[in-house]
Amino acid sequence: MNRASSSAIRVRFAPSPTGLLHVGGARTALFNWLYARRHGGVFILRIEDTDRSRSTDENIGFIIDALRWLGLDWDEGPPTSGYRQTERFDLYRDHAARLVRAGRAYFCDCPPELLEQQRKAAEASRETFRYSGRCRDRGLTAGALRLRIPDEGTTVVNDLIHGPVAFEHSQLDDWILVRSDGTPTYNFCVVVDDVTMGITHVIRGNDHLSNTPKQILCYEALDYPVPEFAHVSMILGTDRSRLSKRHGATSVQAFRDAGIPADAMVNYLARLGWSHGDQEIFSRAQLVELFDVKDVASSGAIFDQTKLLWLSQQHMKAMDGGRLAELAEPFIAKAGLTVPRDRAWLARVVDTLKERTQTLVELVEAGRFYFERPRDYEAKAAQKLFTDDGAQRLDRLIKRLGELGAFTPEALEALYREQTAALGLKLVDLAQLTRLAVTGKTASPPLFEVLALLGRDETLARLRAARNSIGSST
RNA sequence: GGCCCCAUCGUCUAGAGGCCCAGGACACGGCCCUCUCAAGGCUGAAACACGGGUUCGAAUCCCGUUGGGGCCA
Repeated sequence: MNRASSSAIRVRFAPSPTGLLHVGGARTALFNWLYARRHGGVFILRIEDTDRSRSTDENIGFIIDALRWLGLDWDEGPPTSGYRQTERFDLYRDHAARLVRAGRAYFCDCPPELLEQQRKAAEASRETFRYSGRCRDRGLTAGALRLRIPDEGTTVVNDLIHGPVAFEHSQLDDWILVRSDGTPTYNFCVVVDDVTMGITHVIRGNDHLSNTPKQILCYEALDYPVPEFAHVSMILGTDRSRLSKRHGATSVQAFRDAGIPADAMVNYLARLGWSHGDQEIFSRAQLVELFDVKDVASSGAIFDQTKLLWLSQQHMKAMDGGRLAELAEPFIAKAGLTVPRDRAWLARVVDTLKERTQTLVELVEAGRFYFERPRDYEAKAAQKLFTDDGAQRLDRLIKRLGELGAFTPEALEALYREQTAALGLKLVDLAQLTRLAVTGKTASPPLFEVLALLGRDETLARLRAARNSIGSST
């Protein structure tokens, strides 16, 4: 093995497909992906589907969809076979046999009741429950398979984020590798999978830190090199408990459907725990360039939707109109509106909306009037603006706008300022009247840009409709 | 219960002994800009969990306490 290949970094994301992809999982996946991309390594997707009852193909599909949407592409993994635990039982069996042959594992037939009794006794005497070792030297050939753990000594996890973490062997017990029914346990599968896939860096949730010494001992019993470990803190809910469904939207899909751009989601997830000085906004390329697990914080972080929304807006604001229009299209359709054929026009439309909305869903809603005429007018404003005076002003505007040369924002503004002066009004008076007539609302993107984008015919049609809704007074 | 992890503004964080009577960002208040709403600019309030050490000097190192989280079932 040459130097280059022996130093090639291989990382993996190994979700259990029990539902939609959780943001915590997504962040773990992101950190692995970033680490691989940063160092020119390999990112592997592995499906931990040993829990057959909950691991459905549909759930695997959800995970894959979410990772694709986030743009976290994997170099190895599904649909190629061999990356699902259910396809790897032979490997687990072989490794178990190896451990038995080497005398590093032994069978145990202690009945559950006995174990339970011992556990209670340990708890009562305020001690760590540790398997008694009753079957260690009985030479059994069937039952649950346990790993023989040294009675004395310490195993140190040299965590890339936490530093060295020591575990006394006296606190560890001869854990079960394979249950008496022949199914391998989670911790055993992980070890076998990681060694056989040549994983060099295990970047995973903090909840696995306690299992790590057991796993290290298993690597050693198998005579395999131990990978590097980095345990990322958990994402917490507002009550500081582990983020779960009861805290509201937690799946990646939920945020995608809410109209958060993928790049914003990635930026937020990366910044949750990881930082680079005072910088808040990162492009994907910058993250790849700057990310390092060593800079990941060791404390837990609360998921803050408000900040995610802000980042979402920042990303939309910085996006090119054409690109944003592409992202907005499915949301336009989902809102029951027709996606305009003129892409260039749509790009200009979203440009007027992007700095006043936080999600693509909001963007479409705020820009609804671009795609369809207002169905009604904000009642309070209509009462104030759609008066006899208002009707006269609308008549005047309709006439002037019909005579206007170029229907551009500049020309429109000039005309409005001129009319404002002629009538002894303020610009806001005519602007709000027109805005209400054209959009049905009192808030919208800059009026003259709106009118120019709508065009003369549409603008006049809407002004006339508003004028007619007031009734005749002149 | 045992073991392990964690602890800076409400939140995300900067801070790797003097640059910190603690910086940035979100959120919140005020002002400015302004055709509305935003965006933006300026600005205000807001934190080193507590107690002991070590040191000339600690947010930063050590010990303990408290609080939170996780793993083991």
